Amino acid sequence: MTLPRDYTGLSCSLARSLEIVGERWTLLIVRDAFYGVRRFGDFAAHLGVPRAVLTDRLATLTEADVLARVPGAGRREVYELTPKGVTLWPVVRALTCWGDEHYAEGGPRRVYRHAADDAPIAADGRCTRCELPVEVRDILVTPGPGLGPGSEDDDPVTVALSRPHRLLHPLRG
Amino acid sequence: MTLPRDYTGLSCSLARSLEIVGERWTLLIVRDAFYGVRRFGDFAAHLGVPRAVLTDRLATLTEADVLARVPGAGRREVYELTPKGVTLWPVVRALTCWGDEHYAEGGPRRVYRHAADDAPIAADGRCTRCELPVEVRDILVTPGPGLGPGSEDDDPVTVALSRPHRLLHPLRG
DNA sequence: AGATTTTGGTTCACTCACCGAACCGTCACG
DNA sequence: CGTGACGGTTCGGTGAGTGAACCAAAATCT
Repeated sequence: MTLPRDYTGLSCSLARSLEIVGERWTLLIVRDAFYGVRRFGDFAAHLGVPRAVLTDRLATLTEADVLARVPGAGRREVYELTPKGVTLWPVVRALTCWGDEHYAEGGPRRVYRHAADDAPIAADGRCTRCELPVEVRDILVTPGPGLGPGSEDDDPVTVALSRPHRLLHPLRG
Repeated sequence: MTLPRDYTGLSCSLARSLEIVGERWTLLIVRDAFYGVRRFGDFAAHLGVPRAVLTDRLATLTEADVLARVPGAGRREVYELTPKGVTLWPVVRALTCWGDEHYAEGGPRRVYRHAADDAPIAADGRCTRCELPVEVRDILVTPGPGLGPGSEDDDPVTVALSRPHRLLHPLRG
């Protein structure tokens, strides 16, 4: 995507952001990384993204210092969010909230809670009970009312996310 | 963009949002709408987007009830954000902030201020002085330190935005 | 250790979206 | 009544996304 490589506002921050996370599939990949997905196959299975595209996106994100390839358990390399990548959470959060607000018929599919007191987190990122902004690592993803019953042939990621799970914590070794 | 029309998580809110605002150019168009751009030619000139693509995006956004075609001054039709479209502000804001944070060398190009007290607005959308969340209509776009000097051949939109301007307020009749 | 399966990609042909330039009818204005 | 601005549409060329097949290295099993 050569989007704004020649865009007039070279210094336009929105365009700069979109150069990196504005391509097809990219933000879904980043969201999965927040959910704890770290392996190539898990991204592919959970998102249904063509493997060639996934290869390209992971390379772009790694290049941009949003993800990093690090040795995982069993000496296999895995992809992990960098500190810079973690600062993308408000973006993922804002888009998800907008979708929930306007397109979630039976309520949101996932509800985010403050791990410390289990209270849901508001759209602005503050805990509804203690009213403090919640750190990304202290956010719990929990199944919401809009999440249907899991079926037998769900991929491992979907299965793992049917139970509460802490953001950024690896879904599997 | 057929992104997640067949996406497994039909009810995934992030994917639903990206179906609408995830296409190339779309969010830049929406941002310009917040800035008060309302005419076809102004979007085209300011963004440099191919006119055929612009036609397609405006139709998609209108279809999705993010923009609306309304009669403007001089009985010419113009595009305006709907209430649903206005709720996209946190998305635009989050992406812009991320870009500012990581790619704005000389500081942000635009600074958002609370019209009531002229104090800058923090990343979470609250005024740094009164600490209250600021309504979109009460946000002032002002030139920031990263904004270079305007040149003669700037398009009307760029020129108009070189002075403080209230969000959603039409840039021209 | 050797065989087998899983994993993390690559390759390839195909289609479709994007690009940029030219073109065109309508509306506003002198 | 002519002229230019405006809001699109049309069209050929190109690059990106798609899905299936293929492949080598790593992990697992016997």
